[in-house]
Amino acid sequence: MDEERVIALLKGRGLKVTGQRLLVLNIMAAHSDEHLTAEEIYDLAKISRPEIGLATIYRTVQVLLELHIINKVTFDDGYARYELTGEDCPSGHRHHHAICTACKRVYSLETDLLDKLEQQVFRSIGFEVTNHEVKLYGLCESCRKKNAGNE
Amino acid sequence: MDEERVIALLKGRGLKVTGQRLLVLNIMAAHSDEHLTAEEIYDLAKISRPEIGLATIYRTVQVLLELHIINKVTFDDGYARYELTGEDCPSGHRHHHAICTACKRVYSLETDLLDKLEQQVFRSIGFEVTNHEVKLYGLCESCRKKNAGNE
DNA sequence: GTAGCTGCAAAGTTTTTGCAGAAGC
DNA sequence: GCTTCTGCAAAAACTTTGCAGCTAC
Repeated sequence: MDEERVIALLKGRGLKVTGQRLLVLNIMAAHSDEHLTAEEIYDLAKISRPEIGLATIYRTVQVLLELHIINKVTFDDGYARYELTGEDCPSGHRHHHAICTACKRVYSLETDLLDKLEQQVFRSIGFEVTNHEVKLYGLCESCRKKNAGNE
Repeated sequence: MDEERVIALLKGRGLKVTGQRLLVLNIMAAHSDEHLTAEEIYDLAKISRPEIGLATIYRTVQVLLELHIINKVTFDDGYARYELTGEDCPSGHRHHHAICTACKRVYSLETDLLDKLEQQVFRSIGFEVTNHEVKLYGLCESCRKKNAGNE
């Protein structure tokens, strides 16, 4: 994982490289397929550093957000969630999620088919898109199969 | 506005048609171009019914959500927002928002260019999309013009 | 050594819940 | 008349802030 880049970003802003910040970063890298809440990061952090405080998680997440190392997403369940910004898109572009309405699992998608939509939006209302987030709600494969059997 | 349909939906579920519920509904219809928070609905409701409580707004919104009359959206600013489900799309399909990162205004979009994306998602991971929400972040026309002048 | 960071606890926000009285059907 | 709803206040849930001590540089 790209720890060097993060260290450089922190130092470049006069911020300090602390064990807590690297820990949060490593936790997020180790769970890059999930979308962790602050509480979940906290629980994972406590495993290797039991004295850590939840406030530190919130403050660390704030810093990482400002450095555009992570992104904030919400799935309307009352929790703010965080995920690493994709390596190959420095601007943080390209965020797609498929949310199963049955099992609540979240799948991350990589495709980027929104260029057309963005062009059309620019032409129609003069809005210049710099980033986007797409949430698809529906049924994942396993829930669909389960449903087919039951009802 | 389609008050009849809502009354029918309420009665069909054994729920009561109260002045407060109709008031919230009418407020949302009168502000269908905005994305009101519970607090904003509350303030508008107090104009015609000063004794109303904020808890009633939250409970009413919950009911309207369950009846799929309104939708919940979040723009990651700590507030849950609500909007009427489009008349012409009973499933609540088609939710696009363009959020200006400068002035924080939210523009609603009507286009639906996600069919291709949805088909691809189904083919690749077997996820069947029933609804979607798109957030485009960027600069709206007026902020873009302001920026061009300043910096 | 100085600035910035951390942990704890306390406070702030948004949303939910409990309960007695009121209203719908 | 019975059930559901409302308003108020208290509580819960998530996040932020204040402060004294600690750590990075």
